[in-house]
Amino acid sequence: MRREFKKKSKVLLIDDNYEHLAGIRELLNLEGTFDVVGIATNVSVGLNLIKKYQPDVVLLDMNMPERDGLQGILEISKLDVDTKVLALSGYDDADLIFRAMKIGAKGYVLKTMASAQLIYAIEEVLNGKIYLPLALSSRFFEYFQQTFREETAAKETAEEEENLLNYLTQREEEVLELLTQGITYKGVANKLFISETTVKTHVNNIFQKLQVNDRTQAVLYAINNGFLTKKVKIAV
Amino acid sequence: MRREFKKKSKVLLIDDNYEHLAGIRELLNLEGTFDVVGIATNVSVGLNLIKKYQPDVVLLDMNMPERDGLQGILEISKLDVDTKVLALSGYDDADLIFRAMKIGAKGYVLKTMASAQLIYAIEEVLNGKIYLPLALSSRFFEYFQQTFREETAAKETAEEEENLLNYLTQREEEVLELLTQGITYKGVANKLFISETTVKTHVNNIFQKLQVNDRTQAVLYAINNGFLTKKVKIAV
DNA sequence: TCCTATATAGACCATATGGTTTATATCTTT
DNA sequence: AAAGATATAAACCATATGGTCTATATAGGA
Repeated sequence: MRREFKKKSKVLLIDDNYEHLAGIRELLNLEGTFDVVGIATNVSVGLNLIKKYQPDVVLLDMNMPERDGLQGILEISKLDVDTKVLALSGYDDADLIFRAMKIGAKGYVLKTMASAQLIYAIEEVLNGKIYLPLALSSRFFEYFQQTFREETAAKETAEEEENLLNYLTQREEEVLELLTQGITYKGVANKLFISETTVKTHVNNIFQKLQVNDRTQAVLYAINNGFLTKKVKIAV
Repeated sequence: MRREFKKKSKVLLIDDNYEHLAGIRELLNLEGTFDVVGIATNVSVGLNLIKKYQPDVVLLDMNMPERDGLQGILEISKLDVDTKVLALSGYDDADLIFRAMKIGAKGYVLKTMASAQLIYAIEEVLNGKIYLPLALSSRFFEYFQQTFREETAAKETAEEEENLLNYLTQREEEVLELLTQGITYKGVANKLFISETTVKTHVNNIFQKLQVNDRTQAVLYAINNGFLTKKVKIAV
């Protein structure tokens, strides 16, 4: 596909280093397929320019003081413009890459990269793709897997150790569920159409089975052991 | 680096399609730098072979009946061998790719890929890298970002609505934290070196501020509003 | 049919919890 | 210096909660 026949893509640059900013602008202008519609040395100004020019892509420096790059990505995505963010950074910090991608950056390039690579990255992003250099991609995945390894391990142990909730009868589960909503004995009795003393009996049995000795602990045990996966609501 | 001088890498294949299995074995044998130490048409057998031969890498088909590929990855990682898993699949299912990588696959290749690519993928994985073809990498990131977009959005709304926890004083927070561990007033008093009545005063103030009327509801409010991000432990 | 698990419910009692009010002592801020 | 927020603590009281024991009805399994 020959670029000459296409409308130039609008690019906006945000970087607190003016030298760098000017350098990239020069590079992109020379390339000829891009139209640098604006440059900014901080996120606030950048946001205004984005609103004004609605660029196709923003090259956003990650390592800026005050309102930093990550925050910038979030705020750009909050603007309802169809602008893609390509993160720029001096360092291949795995955590930073991970977080940037997590909140929606379409790519991440290092400032040390060759200009041709940068051009390529911008084009990929413009074409709706994600661009991560191989090296960064590796770091990303390492970090990604590490993050989830812990999670998986925790889940494993949780699943392996005996879940005392399994010993509860159906009725006891109903009672416990109401307890996890902060309802009083009298309230439970009303809801289940049984007497308060019956509720107490059930509750005592629950305590026995869960090996706890008050409702708070029972509720905590229930929550920690997947009794309710959905968010627990407080009954008012 | 010339491969001829290195020890051949041990490879193991698991795929329920025997034709395919044989094909890959042939390919790898021809290549000459790999030693296919075993093949299996199901995960159970594969696991035993892995224990026996401790291969450097396992090519694991994702689309198998019964014990499927994902489960296979998990079980291989549970064996404490230093075997890397390269996932094989007929489809570029974003969800499947995401999950496979999440639980520790070192790479993901499509069965339709050229043999040279497969060889390259195996070598990359053997060198401790992650290998994802560009196309799959894109799908992965799309899925990844989508997954977190929802999460971020949910967090945003949660943060925007007023969090009554912010009104608590430091001391009240300490007390509440102990309450969320199912500790009694007397216990809290002991831990904080204050009298039980003081604890009661704090607790009452907490109730006022959180607009609840008993400890269970206070604890539930705390948990639901990010008072403790880490897993809440029950003090026994 | 007998036994066991389950759901129901009462009595009795000790203690924990929650509501309210009042009172100091600090410390910070105006 | 005065005002406000915070941490401390006591007195008093009503009620909720938890512990233990006993008892009945019913359903399902051995």
